[in-house]
Amino acid sequence: MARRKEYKEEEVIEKAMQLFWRNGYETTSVRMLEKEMGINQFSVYASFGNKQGVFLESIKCYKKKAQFELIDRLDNSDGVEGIKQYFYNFIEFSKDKNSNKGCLLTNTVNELGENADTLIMSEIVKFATNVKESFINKLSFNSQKDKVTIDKQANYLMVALQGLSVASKMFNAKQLDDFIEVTFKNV
Amino acid sequence: MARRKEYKEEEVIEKAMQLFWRNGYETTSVRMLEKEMGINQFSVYASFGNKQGVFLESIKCYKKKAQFELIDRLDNSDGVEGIKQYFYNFIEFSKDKNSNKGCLLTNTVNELGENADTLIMSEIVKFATNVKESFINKLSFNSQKDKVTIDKQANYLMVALQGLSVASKMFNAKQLDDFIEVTFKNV
DNA sequence: AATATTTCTAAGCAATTGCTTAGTTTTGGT
DNA sequence: ACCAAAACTAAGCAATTGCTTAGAAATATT
Repeated sequence: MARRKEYKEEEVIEKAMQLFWRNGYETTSVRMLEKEMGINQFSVYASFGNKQGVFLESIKCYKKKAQFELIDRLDNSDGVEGIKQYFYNFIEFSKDKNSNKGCLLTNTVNELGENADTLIMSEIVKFATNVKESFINKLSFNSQKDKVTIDKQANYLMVALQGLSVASKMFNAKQLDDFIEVTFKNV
Repeated sequence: MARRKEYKEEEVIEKAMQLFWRNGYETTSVRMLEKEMGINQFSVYASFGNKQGVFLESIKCYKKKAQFELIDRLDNSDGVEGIKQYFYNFIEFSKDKNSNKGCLLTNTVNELGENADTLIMSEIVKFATNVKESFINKLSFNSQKDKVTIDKQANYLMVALQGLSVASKMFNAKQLDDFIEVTFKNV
């Protein structure tokens, strides 16, 4: 007995996510969001509560996308070489027209730091744990490394991945290749 | 035949820099700046033109500080071990009360990306070049590595340093230690 | 066809943004 | 002591921020 929504949450949030990914949280205004999402501000607030709500759903959307395009492929690969390929895949994944957007989650931590909403931070931490577990999995594959070494190397790769995310915004392809190549000499 | 300024540009810009370092560019408002710098908005604009101007001088101030506390020490050290110490020094350098602020220059690139002012970007690039040259210098110290290998390793260390900057905001001391230790295994 | 319920449009809200300006106070040279 | 030049205070500017609301349009049930 009511009017039907003219949009699907899933579809408009994907566009919001892309905008946040390109511009960061603060720089993205609600006016920009309604334009990009193609719906009125009223609908934005009706569906997601507030700007933070839109961002939280955007984070979830990003995680799904990364899970599908990066983590699943990693889990289906073999050994350390699979992790290396993950690094290369990430660069492609985060490519924009001319530049690189980095990782949305890394960008968020870097921008908001400890001011970030707890719900949002918890989503980010969960994903990071997820990635590290996959790394540990691959590092253990056909290897007699002890647990301590594997954890150490997993920590190493996690930080290296953050480095790739930031550096991809300002460094050229050769420099990033150099980085990845030398990075995997150490594991 | 005129009134004297009641502040020194150098002193108030140091405080502005600290504020930008803690909060980033967008989040730092001119009202926050005048409060922290202890001078009226009029004086802010009279001395530095606009917000970007304050930021540009803050960047220069940061570079001086980093030059003195990090680069000079690196240049006076020996070989690769000196670079490793640079990484550890950076963590101390960027420490706040509870958390880490990362590197102001890295934070800026990450926040503003390609939207950053050209003057500001040029200051950042100059500093990065500076750091890389010091790395190359240390990598060449008592070493028969060829030029290509040295450049490759310098690129590697530059990206690794970005990683440390971002990761220091969210990872614990053990994880950062693991990172630094493994990073320097093969250089 | 009438009704109740939801979604839409679009105008409007107070608060904050970067920046300016009017007017007062301080100063050194005459 | 007076005056011109610079630096101060504090109020005010238009534009933008996140968010709300009044009212019109659309729909499934009766």
